[in-house]
Amino acid sequence: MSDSEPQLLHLHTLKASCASCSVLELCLPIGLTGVEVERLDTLIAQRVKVKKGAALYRTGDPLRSLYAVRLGFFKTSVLSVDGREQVTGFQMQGEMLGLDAISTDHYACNAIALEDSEVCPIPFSNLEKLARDLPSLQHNLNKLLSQEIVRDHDMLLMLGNMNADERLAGFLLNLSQRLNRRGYSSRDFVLRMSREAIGSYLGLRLETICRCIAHLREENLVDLQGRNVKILDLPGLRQKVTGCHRHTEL
Amino acid sequence: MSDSEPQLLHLHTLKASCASCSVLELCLPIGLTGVEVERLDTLIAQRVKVKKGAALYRTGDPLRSLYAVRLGFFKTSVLSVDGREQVTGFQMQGEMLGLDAISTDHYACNAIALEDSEVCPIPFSNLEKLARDLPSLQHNLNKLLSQEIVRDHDMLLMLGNMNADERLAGFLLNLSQRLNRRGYSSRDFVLRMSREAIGSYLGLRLETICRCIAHLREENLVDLQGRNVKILDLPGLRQKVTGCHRHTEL
DNA sequence: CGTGTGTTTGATGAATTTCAAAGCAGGTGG
DNA sequence: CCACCTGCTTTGAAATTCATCAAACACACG
Repeated sequence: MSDSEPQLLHLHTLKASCASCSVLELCLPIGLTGVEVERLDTLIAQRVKVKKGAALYRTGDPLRSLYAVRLGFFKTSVLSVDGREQVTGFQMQGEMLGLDAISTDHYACNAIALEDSEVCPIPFSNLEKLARDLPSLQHNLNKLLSQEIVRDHDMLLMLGNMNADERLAGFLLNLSQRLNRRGYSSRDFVLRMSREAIGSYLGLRLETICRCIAHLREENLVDLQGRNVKILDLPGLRQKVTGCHRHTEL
Repeated sequence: MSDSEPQLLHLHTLKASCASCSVLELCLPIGLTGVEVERLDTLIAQRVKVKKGAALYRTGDPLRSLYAVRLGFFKTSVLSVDGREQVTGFQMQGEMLGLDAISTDHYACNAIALEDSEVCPIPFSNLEKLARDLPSLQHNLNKLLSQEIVRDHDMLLMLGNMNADERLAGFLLNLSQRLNRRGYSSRDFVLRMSREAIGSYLGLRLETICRCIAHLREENLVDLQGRNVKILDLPGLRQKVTGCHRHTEL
């Protein structure tokens, strides 16, 4: 609760050094001492670049770090034994990768960069050690994990109950909202993923995605040329997804 | 690492007092002192009965406790704003409920007892406090949360990539394996949920579930009468679900 | 022994996949 | 600078899967 001057300075320095990192955002609301902030700082000092198309990690790799996306865009996917791919998420600036690895100490999915990207590795054992001394950090890690569960349940609702048009509308709204939260336009943005990746994420074929895009275009809800998205009618788009759950992540 | 006699005794007493609680199982592998075990004991001393059809908690209720299922069977579900229901999971003896509430301090789903059941409430704030002093407890809580994420990703693969027959086969195998792990027969068990609940879980209609059951019956893979299941050909059933992911939870 | 809830099966129709072919864009090398 | 190539996208037509509607059935419970 006590927010002395020097501490705030530290926090801002820190924020500048790793803008929009999830971990940081989660730590900001709580009172940390200068020393604590410095310890946290050592955790996330590094940067790693990942080229477009390259894997940050693959299923089965041993867990070393969680990753906060600093720049760029990732997709995560699981593979079935017979080769079918399910995209489980897209991660943008300020979002976290690797949480599913904690369960077995091995990553349970593939994380692929969709464009040239940059991440902050957060060595997990250090994070756990630090979290022992910083209860608020631990609490926020718990929250982060729990949020991921809620997000996944929303996706289950999507795949289990919504038709193709509703899924695509929900997907676009979700992207729009997340971009907005990070200071980007919520009405005008670029898709970083292929139709096929969107389809896999939404449990549909790429051709179906194309057709649904055509529908949204015909209804003048979005202007979608290639990967450039302009949302023309946000309320109209929302209305297409009444099916979508608590206003949490949509 | 040091497992002195008295400590083991404590652990066994504890285990008897709350057989098959997830939390406990997660704590067993690690070295706890007698005092620590006692503190843990105070957390999970209570029992709460939940009648068939009753809600353990509902979406929006403030998070007080996580719950370990001691006896019985639950389903969790989320509701879309326009009333569509998605079952997000079935929880049996020894499994945990409420993890999704950590993210907002409010439960994000409804937990309904499918038969007369009994749970151990684990007051969350106490758990977090205790976890500060017991790093291994904290680690295991992290793992528990991460496991749930992995499970959800497997479900996404199911809903996104598998046809109706494969989904049902996967569902039965999953139940079979979880029952087996808890000492019950993996070949002969009773479904605690309706066809409709199975359908909602698998993203299908109840009629489709009925038809898929008929298919499995025709192929002599299972003998399924009403809610009584006898698995006749486990390898054959497995083969139906090649699509299913890492052998983790299936 | 009726009543209600849950299950099964059939017939029909709608939504999505599959297969196929053409169009478009960006990048490379002649 | 243009031609070509490759990968991604779009659109059409046919096939398939699943949902919907409807009716009969089974079972448990009061």
